[in-house]
Amino acid sequence: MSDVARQAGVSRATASYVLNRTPGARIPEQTRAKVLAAAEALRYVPHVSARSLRRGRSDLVVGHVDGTSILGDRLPFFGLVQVASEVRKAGYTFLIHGDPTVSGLAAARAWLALRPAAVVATLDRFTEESVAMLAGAGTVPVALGRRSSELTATVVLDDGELGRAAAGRLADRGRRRVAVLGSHEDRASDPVLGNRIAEALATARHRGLEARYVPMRPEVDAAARVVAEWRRGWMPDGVVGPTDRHAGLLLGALTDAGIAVPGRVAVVGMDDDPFCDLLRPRLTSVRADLTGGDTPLAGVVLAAIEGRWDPGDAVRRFPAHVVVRDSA
Amino acid sequence: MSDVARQAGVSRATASYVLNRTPGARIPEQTRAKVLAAAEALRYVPHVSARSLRRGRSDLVVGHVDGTSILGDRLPFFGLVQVASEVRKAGYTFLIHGDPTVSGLAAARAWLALRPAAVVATLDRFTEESVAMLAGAGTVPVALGRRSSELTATVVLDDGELGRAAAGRLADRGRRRVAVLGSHEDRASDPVLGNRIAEALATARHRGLEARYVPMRPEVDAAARVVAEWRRGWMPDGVVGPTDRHAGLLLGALTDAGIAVPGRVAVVGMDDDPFCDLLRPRLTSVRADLTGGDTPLAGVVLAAIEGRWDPGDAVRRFPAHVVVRDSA
DNA sequence: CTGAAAGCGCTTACAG
DNA sequence: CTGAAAGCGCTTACAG
Repeated sequence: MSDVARQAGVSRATASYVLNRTPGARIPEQTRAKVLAAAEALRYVPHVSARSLRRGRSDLVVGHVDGTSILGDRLPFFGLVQVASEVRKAGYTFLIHGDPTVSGLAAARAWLALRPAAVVATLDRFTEESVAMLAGAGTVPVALGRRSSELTATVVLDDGELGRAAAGRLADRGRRRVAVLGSHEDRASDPVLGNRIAEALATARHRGLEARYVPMRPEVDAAARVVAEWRRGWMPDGVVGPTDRHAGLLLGALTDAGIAVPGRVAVVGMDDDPFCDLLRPRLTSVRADLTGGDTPLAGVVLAAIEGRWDPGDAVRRFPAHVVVRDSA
Repeated sequence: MSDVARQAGVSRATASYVLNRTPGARIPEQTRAKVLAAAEALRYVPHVSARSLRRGRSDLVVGHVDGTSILGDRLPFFGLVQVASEVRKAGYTFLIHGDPTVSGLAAARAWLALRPAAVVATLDRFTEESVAMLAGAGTVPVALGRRSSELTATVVLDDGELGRAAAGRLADRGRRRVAVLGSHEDRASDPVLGNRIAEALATARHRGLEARYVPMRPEVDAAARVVAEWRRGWMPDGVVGPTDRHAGLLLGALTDAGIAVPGRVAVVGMDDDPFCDLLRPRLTSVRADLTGGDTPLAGVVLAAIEGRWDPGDAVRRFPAHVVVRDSA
């Protein structure tokens, strides 16, 4: 910036005022032009470290997701992409810190070294201590979770609507006995898919269907075991998979067992993964509209970052719609 | 750090020496212990902006991938995850800048504002101008690409081995007429899948098979059109998909047309995507071992970052192996 | 309207 | 071995 000021024949202060469009500083148009020309000619790029060191706050927002959650569970990821774009539009620099090995206090230290204005991470990365440490240093902790938390401002991504839509589809198709799959023995203990499962069960029962929770880890053998079990006893005529992978695995196992889909058993997945079109029969799925809902997700996160957090706004529900294919 | 020094009863310089383990500074054990205790008690976190401002260089490495390339083409992404982990182990702070909208000069400006030690991005994000600008500011540009480039140090991720393994599998199974699919009309123009396709064709021909390139965009209707075309004329008995999606779409279209797989046509995909197990017949695929090869990928990137770039080391080939399922 | 100056939190040559 | 001091690139209250 010194170079720019020198070349423009003004002081560094003036250069700073022009380059930052500082409100209240009235610089003659001619001076402005000279500074801008010099900055352009010298390819001036401001040094964010110096700026934030001086200002005492940075415009950096750090998001934290790891590779697993990117590929495994798509909602937080897509949520984050959307948030990133909005946060950038609001003038922040958004960077992703993807180290999967840190959480809690260690994560807080790593984030704080950058002195960001805010950090957006999944709820499980925060602890009471780490939140206190961040807040003490002036960094706003914003969590993305499946349920609200006392810990810190948490934007709740409630995708239970997916479960409602999936179960509703089966009811519409006249199914009577619905199995809702889930990865854990105990359905309440699934922090990621819990909402989907709970709402699918509730909706099915509300519509007068028999509904059971069926544990099935999303692995090849597990699906075959579930189907074998069903052949010996209770057999559903509709299946809800809390992810397309659950549904797809089960679809394959039903096919292997010679059970007609959707004839004897209808199957619905969730997320509308691109592979749904590759399966035979093609997998019917439900898709969340992340841009929909009352207020866009990104707006809520931005509000939290800027201290305009309104707990009443914490829960984001996304409209879901059924993508009808062959399996239900 | 002033607080730490004060609490420990030493000067800021001494605190800095202890906290940084500055080589050549011999601090009595007792003093060291006092400083460390104070830092711990005060939860001291160094301020990276101040440090890099003073040092004139930062320990920040910025990686740049966008959401599309994360989900679409997995090699660069997994490559980057691996690189990130190694780069962190070497003491750098690795952050991902995921703005899909910038490349060239605009990207260079965005990166440079952070004054990183290096930036690792896909080759298409660099231009001659942007490379010069980065180099001028002391930031090392490192590219990840499918082919070498004069532009800057480029780590070439050559996954042609996948094509060789896939075509080899079909030859081993006694196939004579092989179709190699690809997204573009002109196979040479595919910057992402080009290596896979070229090597599959070359290997098939080398083994005495008839091999044709068949354009097919990875979309539902396209696969049906390709199969319809085949029924009217030249029909392969083996198909290589440059991604599992290509292969899976075609597999579905063959099934719809009542053509037995692998009886009449064998199908092999690439990447060993988790959905391969969901398809019926299950999709045989080939998988690249990213941790294998002569030197690990991350080592090459690290060398480039630290100016130990050796162009002779530029091309990383990954061993590939066939994951046999039902379709070939 | 513009410039000289202080200071953000560090590191490091230098003097004691 | 330890401390006082300069200075990295900025911003901004203050004086002219």
